[in-house]
Amino acid sequence: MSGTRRGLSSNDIARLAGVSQATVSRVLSGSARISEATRAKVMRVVEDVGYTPNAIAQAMRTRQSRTVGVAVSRVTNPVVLEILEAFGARLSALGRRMVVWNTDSEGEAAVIEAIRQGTVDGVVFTAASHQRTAIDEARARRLPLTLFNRPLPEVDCDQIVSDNRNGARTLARYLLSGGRRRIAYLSGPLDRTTLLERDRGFSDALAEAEQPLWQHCGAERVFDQQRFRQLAILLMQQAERPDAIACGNDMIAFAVLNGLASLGVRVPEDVWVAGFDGVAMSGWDLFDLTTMQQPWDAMADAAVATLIDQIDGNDSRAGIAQSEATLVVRGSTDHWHPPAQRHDKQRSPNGRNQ
Amino acid sequence: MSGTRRGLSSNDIARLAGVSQATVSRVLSGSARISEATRAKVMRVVEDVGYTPNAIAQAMRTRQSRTVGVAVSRVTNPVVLEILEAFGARLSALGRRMVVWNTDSEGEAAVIEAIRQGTVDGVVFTAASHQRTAIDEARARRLPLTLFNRPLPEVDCDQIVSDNRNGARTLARYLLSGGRRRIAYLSGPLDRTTLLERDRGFSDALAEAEQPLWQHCGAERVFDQQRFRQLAILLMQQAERPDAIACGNDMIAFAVLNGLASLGVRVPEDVWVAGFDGVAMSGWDLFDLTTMQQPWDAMADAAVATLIDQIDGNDSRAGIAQSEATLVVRGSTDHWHPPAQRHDKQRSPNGRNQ
DNA sequence: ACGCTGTGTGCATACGTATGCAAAGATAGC
DNA sequence: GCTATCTTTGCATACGTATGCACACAGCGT
Repeated sequence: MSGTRRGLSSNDIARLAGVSQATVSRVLSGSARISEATRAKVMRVVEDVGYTPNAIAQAMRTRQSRTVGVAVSRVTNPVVLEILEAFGARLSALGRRMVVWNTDSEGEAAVIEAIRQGTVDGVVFTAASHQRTAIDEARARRLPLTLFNRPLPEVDCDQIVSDNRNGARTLARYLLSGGRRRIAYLSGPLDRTTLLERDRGFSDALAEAEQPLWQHCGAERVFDQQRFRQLAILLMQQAERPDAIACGNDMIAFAVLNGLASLGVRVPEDVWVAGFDGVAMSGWDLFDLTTMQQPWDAMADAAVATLIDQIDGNDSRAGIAQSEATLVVRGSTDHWHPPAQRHDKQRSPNGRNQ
Repeated sequence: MSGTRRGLSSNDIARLAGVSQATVSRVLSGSARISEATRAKVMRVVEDVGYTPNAIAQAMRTRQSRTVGVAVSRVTNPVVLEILEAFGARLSALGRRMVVWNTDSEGEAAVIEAIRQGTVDGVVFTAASHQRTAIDEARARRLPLTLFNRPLPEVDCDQIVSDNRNGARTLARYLLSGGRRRIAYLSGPLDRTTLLERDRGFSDALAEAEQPLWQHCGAERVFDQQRFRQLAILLMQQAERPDAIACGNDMIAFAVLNGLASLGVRVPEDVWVAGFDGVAMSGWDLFDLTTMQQPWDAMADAAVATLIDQIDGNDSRAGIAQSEATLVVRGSTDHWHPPAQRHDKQRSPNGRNQ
């Protein structure tokens, strides 16, 4: 019923233009020495019939799929959005396709399968839990590989990350300078190197100020919005409440803000809240979240550049490229203290919660 | 430097197992009649060397890429997340790959190119603006095609949509029954059939109640968060304020809530707010948004089923399948009125804003 | 006229798989 | 024991493209 869905091939074009298939191929790749006359003749036919080379056959012949895979964890984490949007735009501009693996729902199997099937020329692993078998598979096949926002020092490959430890140090110092003394730190499972580094940096700064961490809790199991919301509620129901809650990332901070809202706890009057990542939503009035802003665009640029370089065989390894996150102070913390750093893209005239 | 990244082929397996390449292929496809002895012999070698068939070559031979494309608009719209997550999981379970096109940043070109290049077996177009040339291209190539959440009656293809007109009618009746009389309706560009239908349904219900629409405004250009936030602020700065703001979708409603928060306007005491779509975030305490919940999972099931049927040549066309959205009442409207429908998955003990 | 260089084109092949067809072996019917 | 049927396997080929190699031909110097 569906008719023969067969497209035209370069052979058809060759016949129509009265040249050989090889000539058609050369005209379209634009590389070889072709006379202007035949080039025009071929292009004319190509335009007329609307021919486009079959990408599958090209991939077969060149052994390059012109596709890169990006493995992400929970797609519902807005930081993943920032990453995907940045990568998609850049790869598309370079004429590459992008496939996305949701390692949260599909596991590593899909990634490993794709690597072995040869459907991707390279892979990017973004913030996620271990995934070591998939990484090892890529290494074993010598497949270009970049870690993004997720250092793994023991793996020898390009890593585009931010200095999470130092960033967390900056954040902790800011909270201390704002007079916070009962600081709770809320984070996720520490098999995520990103969160682990942030924990360390945070502890560094507190130790350096000879200030104990008031409370440290984390959801050991999964990255679970409801769980963090509940933890925030428990924190505030104690006899002695914290005066600041620092979070391992913005998503956790959102959950905390939700929990506080359900209790009627005011931010920042009753407690300060701070996140880490700088996702777009953190600037919304309802969150107005102080956070460590990562330079997503610059990081994506670097990651795509180094990955494509590897794919194309230019041996310009990036190694471990560390960028710095910058503190963005918003209404979820009392922002009078460091006057130079006030950042209000969306001006909110009467501050938070009026 | 990078060594020869050549994997093993079915020829290698055949040689190692002492059979022909054809036999290896038949064993792995599992279909043909192969004796148990040779099957075991081949599988043994396959396991030992860790062989996986080259998907590119398979695609070349079978003329099936086992990949479907999904065109989405702004990736930052959370509804897109719901859709991508639902599609990804289902396609992965069926052993299909998924590529995502962000038509907002890449335009239609990438979609058309992929269709012509033969890298996808079928396409799904989700909520977005027109994209007619891409749709026409797919039709011309007889490529399986499904419209998702986005009716286009003049196009003859499967369409999985919800009854937006009726849903909006339900929402309007609810607001009226709650005593709202000065209702503003805030929507986006009406070249999106989804929003157009919702506008119509909303008008239907008001006309039927002989109640005029207080105010109707929309951003004509783009889908712009900042713009809707500003519109909400302007609405509330008028001499006579609306007592309810209904929004064309949840994303607009979030922008409105942000604008109201920046003014210190209370919800629902000063004004009710309602959305449409039922994205996961609408249940967060800070939004607590009354909305029309679309049955995303069921819709994704239907879309994937009909698309795969088309790809596999089973002529079970779904036609235009319309599902119903259900009203979910939350704290952004005064929820005492329709007692049966209170929906509180996340119990918020003291209600909104304490 | 001959050789030589350079330019433009065609011929042939390989990439890795799936599959139609034929053939070899096994089993059964007479 | 001979033919007929069934099962299992191999041979050969095609999918659409890119590219090494050879070849034709023009231009030019001798």
